Amino acid sequence: MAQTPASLPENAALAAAQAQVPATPAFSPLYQQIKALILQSLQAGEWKPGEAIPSEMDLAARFRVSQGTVRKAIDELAAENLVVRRQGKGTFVATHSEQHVQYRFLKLMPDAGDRADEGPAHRQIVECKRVRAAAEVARALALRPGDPVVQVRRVLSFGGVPAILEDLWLPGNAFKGLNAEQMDGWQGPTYAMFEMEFGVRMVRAEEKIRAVAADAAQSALLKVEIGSPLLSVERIAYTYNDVPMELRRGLYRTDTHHYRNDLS
Amino acid sequence: MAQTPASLPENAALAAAQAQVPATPAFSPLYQQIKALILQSLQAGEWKPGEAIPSEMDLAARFRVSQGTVRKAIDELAAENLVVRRQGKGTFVATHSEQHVQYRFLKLMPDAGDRADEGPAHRQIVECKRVRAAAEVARALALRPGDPVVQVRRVLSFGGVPAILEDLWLPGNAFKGLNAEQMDGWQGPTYAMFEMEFGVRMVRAEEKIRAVAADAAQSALLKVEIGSPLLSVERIAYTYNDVPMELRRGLYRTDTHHYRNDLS
DNA sequence: CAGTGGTCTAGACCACTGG
DNA sequence: CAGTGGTCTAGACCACTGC
Repeated sequence: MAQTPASLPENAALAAAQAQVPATPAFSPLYQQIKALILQSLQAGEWKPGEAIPSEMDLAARFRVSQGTVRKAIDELAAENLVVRRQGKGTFVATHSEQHVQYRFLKLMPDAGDRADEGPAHRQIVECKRVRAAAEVARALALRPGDPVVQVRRVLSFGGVPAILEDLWLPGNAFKGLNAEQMDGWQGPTYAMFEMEFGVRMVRAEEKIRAVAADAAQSALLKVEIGSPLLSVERIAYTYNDVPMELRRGLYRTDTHHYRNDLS
Repeated sequence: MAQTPASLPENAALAAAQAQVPATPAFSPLYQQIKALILQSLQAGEWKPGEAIPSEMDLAARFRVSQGTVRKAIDELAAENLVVRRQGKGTFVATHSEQHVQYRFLKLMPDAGDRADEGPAHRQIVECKRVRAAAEVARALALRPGDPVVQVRRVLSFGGVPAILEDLWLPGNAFKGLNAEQMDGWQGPTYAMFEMEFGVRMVRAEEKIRAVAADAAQSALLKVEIGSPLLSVERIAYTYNDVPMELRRGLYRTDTHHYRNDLS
């Protein structure tokens, strides 16, 4: 078949995409452009988390490309955990609600056994209030200092033993109406609640980890001695398009658990 | 073209591969079988780290499959960082020696700036001795207790400040002749030295991270006060085929550095 | 059974590298 | 310029799911 497909006149969507890069040709493969278009639909909420996206054939027809090209685009989205493929059923928008990928971002594991063994974490909300962003919080969330922010402090326990103390900061505009009951009452991952209640889907995060000594307030909440070593985990979580939507500072007890990481 | 390619009689290599799965058909795609064959050649050292492997066309001819099938096999190997593709040049066996992926497994970053800024780490070997594997070490390295093991203790410093104290345990059989001068004198990553001197290539690792308090010996070597919180990083590194080849226990100072992790 | 994703092929052309 | 990996297509068939 003939090539230079990006300039096929009958492909309106791609012609538009090409038009945006006039100076340097900035060669972008067709499948990358298709991927970007699908991504836009995901961001726009055209298909909700858990729902099926159109079949490869449908998308191929919509974008006037071959199934293989759509396939490669979806392959990359699947590799980034934005969609999930299920043979015989379809391709689905990824969600934090599914049982088998729940708590994907929580790397704290019990020293013995699996996390499934110790049952669900018990959550205790210490406080949940609306504040104005301090300089540091504003920087992390790409806000202006003083912008409204929701701050949550909570303690997570496994088998009755407190293991995690964490503070969350969320952009006030995106999380209007978030309250303690909501944080507390929800069954399952907090990020699943964010999807359902606020339409905010976390797709990626960066963590900075340090060892610190527990201060008075922290030791009381985690029931350890003052000065005990704790794992400090600072996380910035992002939605689509690398937009930061959460700053989280966690303190992990690592006497019975550890932070697990796979390198490759 | 006709399908059921795994049973094409003219494909000797694949026929052999199929023969190994008699009971359950255990359907395995052609490209997976090709991938396994290429992996075998990598393990066998048919191509050394840094060298080019045969072109996609050559491999397609060798295995009697289409280029696309070889391509998909190599795609997966590249995704696992076992090979590196370079357009216009070829596909190369991955190595820890290249500048831009050096220290891929070291996640400790300076709080400000890039790791490139602070220059190369200074290594000081505290000791390097041959010992018999304790129970715990034997378990991690899949050896029998009492088997010969090389134990190394060293301190890594950045800008003159000690930042990492680590103990390494290596299987004695694979690392015959390893000595302090070798550990100390080598320029660049230790894993690059393992490749060059012992033909051992680390492809994957698991880390368990905890916060601990420095004891007397540790505080002296890292020049911190006794009881200071330190990051404990226990790593098991694997070669091809998930064979463990190194146990490493690191203690990281995290007052000027942090352990960085990307979640997705 | 139809519909979905998954595999495989054959062939064409593009982008990049080096001699 | 030839050789490499990278993209794209069209079409066939396979494996899996659910009606």
